[in-house]
Amino acid sequence: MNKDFKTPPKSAKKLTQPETLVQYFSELVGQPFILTGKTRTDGSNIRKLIASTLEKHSLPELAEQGEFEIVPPKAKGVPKIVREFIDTYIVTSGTSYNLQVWNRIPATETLLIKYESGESLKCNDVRFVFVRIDTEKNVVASVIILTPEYIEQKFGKFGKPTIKHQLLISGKVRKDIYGSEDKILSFPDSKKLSYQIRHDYEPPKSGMVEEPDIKHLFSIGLLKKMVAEKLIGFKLDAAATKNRGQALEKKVLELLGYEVNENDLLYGAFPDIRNQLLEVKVQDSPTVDLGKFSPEKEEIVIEDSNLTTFDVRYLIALTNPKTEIIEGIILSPGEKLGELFSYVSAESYKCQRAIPMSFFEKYYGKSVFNPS
DNA sequence: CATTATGAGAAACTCCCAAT
DNA sequence: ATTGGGAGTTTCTCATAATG
Repeated sequence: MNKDFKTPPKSAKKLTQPETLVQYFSELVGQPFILTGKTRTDGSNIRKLIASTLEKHSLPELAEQGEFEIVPPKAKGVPKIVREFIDTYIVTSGTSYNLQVWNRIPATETLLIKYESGESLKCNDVRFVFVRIDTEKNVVASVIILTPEYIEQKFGKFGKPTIKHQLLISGKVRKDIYGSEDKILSFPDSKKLSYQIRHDYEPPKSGMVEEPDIKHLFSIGLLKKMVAEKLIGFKLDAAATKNRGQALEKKVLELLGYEVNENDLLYGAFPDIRNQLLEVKVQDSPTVDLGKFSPEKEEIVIEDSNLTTFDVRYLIALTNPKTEIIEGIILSPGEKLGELFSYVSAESYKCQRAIPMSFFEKYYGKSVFNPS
């Protein structure tokens, strides 16, 4: 694909009118298109097809370097064909098409491109180009251009984004921890917890997956002594459990005196060790995968006692990827994670919306824009 | 049924180094 | 200084399974 497609137009007003795009794309209808069956390849081929069609006509004037700014980090969520603010999608078989939009909430005013002039391009401005393929005849059945508002108004709102959170721990922080005396970086428990929890050890009264009782939670200080200090230098045997996260979880449970039950381990609860409001993570690259819950936003984790992601204690084991030996540990309540460590961000997510296949069937052999 | 989550696996990107 | 190859890593794209 031409490199110029990656640069935005000089102004939002210069974008080609959808009615004109419809004309451009009408020549594609009926043209052969052979599916490879490799999702990523097919998607890319569709994009190339649309891009080359656009290239046959005059494109919006290019914006100059420095005239604009791409708002999201790493241009996440910006449509693939920025020049025309188009994203392409391939529609094949099935009774319903699952539209999946990555890294932006489609029908919102969220900024994607900000111009010096004050103008901007927003999520709302993206044009969705659906190329329907007739899988029997291997030809383009139709090209349908839709706007996000149209999609929501016609088919309903997009589902709520399924967000995967990540936490970045910079090399510097890691080095600092390795360099420190006990190789443990810890912060005190959240206020809510601090008054009520235990600072001396007693054997656990309930199983690991039971709801925690604040009075029986061990303080971070205690966890540090009982678990973190013992873990330094420990080798995570990945082979045993096939999963280092679980290997660590098991070890932590043993250190705390819980009875380890294989089934409970596999049960992917949040936090991992619910009874201790403790989430255990292994980290060997700069990114820690936090999964669905993230302390970026305060969210209730345990209804009854009003405990939130801010109260959850995170134990992050920094391992040497070569040896699988734990060389450092971070022990912190959720509330401090985002604030003191680099940043909680760099998330990838998608929004989904099912569109019945009958909608595409209706426009077989046509190229249309927001049909009524 | 509708909605949300997981999975496969190749494209796209990044980084390093050598050749022009 | 710029280009290009290669290796390695990350991101994407679509399908489909799981869940409510």
